Amino acid sequence: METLSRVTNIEVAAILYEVADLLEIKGVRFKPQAYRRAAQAIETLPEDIGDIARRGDLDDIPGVGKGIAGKVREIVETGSLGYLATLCEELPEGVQYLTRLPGIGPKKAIALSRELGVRTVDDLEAAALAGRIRDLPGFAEKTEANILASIQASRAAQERRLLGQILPVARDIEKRLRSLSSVGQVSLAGSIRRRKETIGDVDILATSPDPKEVMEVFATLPGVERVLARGTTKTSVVLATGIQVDLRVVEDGHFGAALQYFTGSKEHNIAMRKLAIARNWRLNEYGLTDLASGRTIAGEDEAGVYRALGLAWIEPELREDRGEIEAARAGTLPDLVGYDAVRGDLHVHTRWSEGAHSIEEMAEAARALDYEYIAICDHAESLHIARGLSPERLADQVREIERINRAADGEFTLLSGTECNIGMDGTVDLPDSILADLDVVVASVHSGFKQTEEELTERVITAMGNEHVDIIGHPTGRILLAREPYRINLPAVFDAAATLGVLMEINAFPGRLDLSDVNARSAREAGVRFSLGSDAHNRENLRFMEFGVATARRGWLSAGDIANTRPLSELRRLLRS
DNA sequence: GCCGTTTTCGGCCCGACTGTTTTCAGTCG
Repeated sequence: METLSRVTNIEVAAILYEVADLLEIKGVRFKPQAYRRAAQAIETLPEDIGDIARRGDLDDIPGVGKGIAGKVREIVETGSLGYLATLCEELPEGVQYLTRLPGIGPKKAIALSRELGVRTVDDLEAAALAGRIRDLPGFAEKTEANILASIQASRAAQERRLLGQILPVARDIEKRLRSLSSVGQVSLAGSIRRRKETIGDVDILATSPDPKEVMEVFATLPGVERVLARGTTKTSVVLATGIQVDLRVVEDGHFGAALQYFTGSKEHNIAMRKLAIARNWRLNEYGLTDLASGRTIAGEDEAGVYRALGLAWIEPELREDRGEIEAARAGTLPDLVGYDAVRGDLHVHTRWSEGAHSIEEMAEAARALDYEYIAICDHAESLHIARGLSPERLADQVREIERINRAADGEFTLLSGTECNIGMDGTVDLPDSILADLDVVVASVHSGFKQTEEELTERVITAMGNEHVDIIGHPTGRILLAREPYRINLPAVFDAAATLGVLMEINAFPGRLDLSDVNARSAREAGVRFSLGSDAHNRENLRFMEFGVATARRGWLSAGDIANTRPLSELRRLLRS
């Protein structure tokens, strides 16, 4: 048994990221990128970094060589890193906090700390309000005003927001731009096009023969509160909601290269440019150019850029430099599950427990989405806060579902189900006799998050041992931007799920997306099959399924990996007794 | 500090916008 508290992969990565930031502030070249690359590899690793360190296999991790391996060992053994402390001492105090403000980079931060003794954002605000910044060399009134605005904006805005909150806003702006006669092509770009689970700001790309007019319309859209920068190719605004939106306008002939460039990720683009450099070409937002002849090789459409570099077109959701470029070269990219491939929703609540709508209302909304089936999975009794159903009321609900199915035309089916609670000992809160009569049993952890990793792992595996349990709901319990996942040995859970034929849920609720993209990918590699569930609490929530599909795609999943892309008869074969 | 379809040494992505400059540095994505 572990006696020392274990350092998680995320914590190791956080220390390496901080080293990278400090080295960058110091002006050290190339090392920051090396530390970031290693940090990224470690934070997305399915296996525990401590186990790898004890095995002595750290330098098998891509981006980890001798130097960083030694530092990771130190972090795993002691929980901290002497090198990081040394770096902190070498730099003027507080610079790493100042550089987090937009507009403040290393040079300005060091000057502010050295010359004015500014250590914190509050210090900086006081210095700006006192008019002390404008007298520093390289600074003037405008910079001082911008610093104050930047401090206010950073206090007002949350750092990141949920994909589910931002995507509708972004689509609305996209639609308004599309309606302009002077606009040709329009696309969302950046992390929102890649469907990352959280979004920092919105990137939109458009083509137009008259960029000035487009920028004018964009800068004065309803909801725009502040214009951060305004040029003919790039304009940045902040909406009243605190969301930053960047619009880029390019010529039609550059649209593909620009879309590739602005979609990112940064790491993906760096890898792409390296491929170009190896051929003595240059890749930028205007196209792929032969440096020797100056000839443009590609740029009009995105697929052409990939093709010219010897790659199959890569779906935006995969562009994270997690092996997609190698797979595109080898022709082994996965056939990703489509957004229209889902035939039904396997996690739906109704008014019987904490939902807002009746079973029939949910069924009607599901039919409008062209679903063939949905599983009604209200909570069971022990979840008092969610008005969970007693065995008797659940039996009533099952009869109600049967009645509705009989009255329907057979083209749509309601599946009876439950989202039962996994207790502290791994038992679920409904008797086997009841579970046996249900079509779909989702079992989820809703409490006891503070158990040790061993206890939680054992608890979930015990629940899977119940032959009636079909699906483990939101398997890590995380709430995006709010609650960390509970500590659980996912490789052990995945192995058990693969062996027992239990499906792992990708919960599509925007604040959950659980399993995450990275976890789904390692589960798939362990042989796990998946269930997508919206966890809808009202009929509008059924549309959240889109975000679950996005997460599955980011996790490299195909339709074949997901049970509810199957017709009902095939789905039934994937469910247990 | 890492890494190899030019390689175990010599490279490491690229351009726009702002502000303070008067030819460019700093910052960002």
